[in-house]
Amino acid sequence: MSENAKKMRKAPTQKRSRERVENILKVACELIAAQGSDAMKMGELAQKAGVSIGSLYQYFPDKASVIHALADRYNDESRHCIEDALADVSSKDELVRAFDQLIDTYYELFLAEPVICDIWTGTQADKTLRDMEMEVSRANAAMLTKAILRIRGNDGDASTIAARCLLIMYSGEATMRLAISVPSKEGREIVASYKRMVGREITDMTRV
Amino acid sequence: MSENAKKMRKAPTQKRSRERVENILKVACELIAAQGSDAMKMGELAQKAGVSIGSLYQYFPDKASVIHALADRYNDESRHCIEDALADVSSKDELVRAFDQLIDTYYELFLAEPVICDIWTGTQADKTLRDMEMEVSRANAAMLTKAILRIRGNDGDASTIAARCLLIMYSGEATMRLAISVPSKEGREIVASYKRMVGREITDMTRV
DNA sequence: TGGCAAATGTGAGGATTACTCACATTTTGT
DNA sequence: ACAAAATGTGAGTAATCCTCACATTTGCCA
Repeated sequence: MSENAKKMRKAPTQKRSRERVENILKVACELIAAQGSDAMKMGELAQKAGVSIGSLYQYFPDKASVIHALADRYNDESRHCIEDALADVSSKDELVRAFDQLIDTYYELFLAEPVICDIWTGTQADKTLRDMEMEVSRANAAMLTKAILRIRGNDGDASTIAARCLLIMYSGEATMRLAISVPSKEGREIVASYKRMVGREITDMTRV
Repeated sequence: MSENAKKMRKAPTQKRSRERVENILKVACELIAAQGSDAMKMGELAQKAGVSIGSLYQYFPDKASVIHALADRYNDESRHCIEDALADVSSKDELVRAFDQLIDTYYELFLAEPVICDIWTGTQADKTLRDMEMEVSRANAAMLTKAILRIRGNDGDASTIAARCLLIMYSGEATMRLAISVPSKEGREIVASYKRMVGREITDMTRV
């Protein structure tokens, strides 16, 4: 997951350079939080991180890869979050409750982290990032599919359930984007509405 | 809707210039369909449209405005589509059926028009376009809200229903994006799943 | 019809910014 | 201590959006 080959131009072997990479990402985070990833200039990032532009490009082949690296971290984080939440649910009610909890956590996370918002809201939307969002949705959907099939005792059309779970996860991302970009009162209504809709869908899918 | 002040640098008064604008948009459409809006270069657009770069910028203040103008057309089209579909539904069943029909139409439209896909999939995603998508979702949600309140005899919490309708519309856009970027078999499952979820939500909202 | 002002057209060039590369410096292994 | 490998540097390149000073065309009126 981390230290992805395409993401890094050269794997830094020395300690100092690894610290530099960390620092670059930290500063990138601050810059994106302050002004959005589109407004983040590579020159500025290098300067604020106390690194020459050449060094920056030694670690990151292009601007997208910096954002990609940040997104990767949040993805890993959220994946583990979901994994933990769905790992050992064994009934419909447990699953619905776990999912509700998950949505709340996600919502808080998005509200608290302007960087995630910016990245996923797409200020700097390139194909790489969209593919990434799709991957994340698929991975999350796979976990949900597994949980549902487990509850159903592995009975049912797996591909149909997978498609329905993919929609749940992908539209979940959209719901978060929507909820954080409207007044918080409306945002909470939207999140609640999403939870109801998904709750019914899960109920429907777990019924044999 | 058209001839928006921010969109056009100068309102073309002469016939020739209006034809030129039409032609520019036609060529822009072709270029975006062929290679994506990100890869569409303003110089290329000018040349292929048989227009100097200066003229191009006389009509469109920047590149985003060209894409904006195209998006505007499709938005108007889809708005009318929804308006017509929801105009005189007067029962829950009628509404659900009308909505189902609408989704199918939308899905076909997206499948048939690579330009819409590209624009809404966000190859060239800028804030303007996102704001626009939000506006469209809000407008569509308002129509759905109106239909539901009509069916309920104007009884119920309008703001809650509005939020739920907004989620339906906004996640509908996401569903379309998802459905067109996966194999068509899976895409149809996803569309069907969305219809079921929305159907249940509408049923729930129309119940007094 | 001739002539002038307003509208429209033009493309070389300015400005920004992601990214490269030839060379300098630091670290590592022996 | 020395060479080789790793890492650092920033002036310069390339791509592309957009401007502006000037040229051409159109509409209008005597």
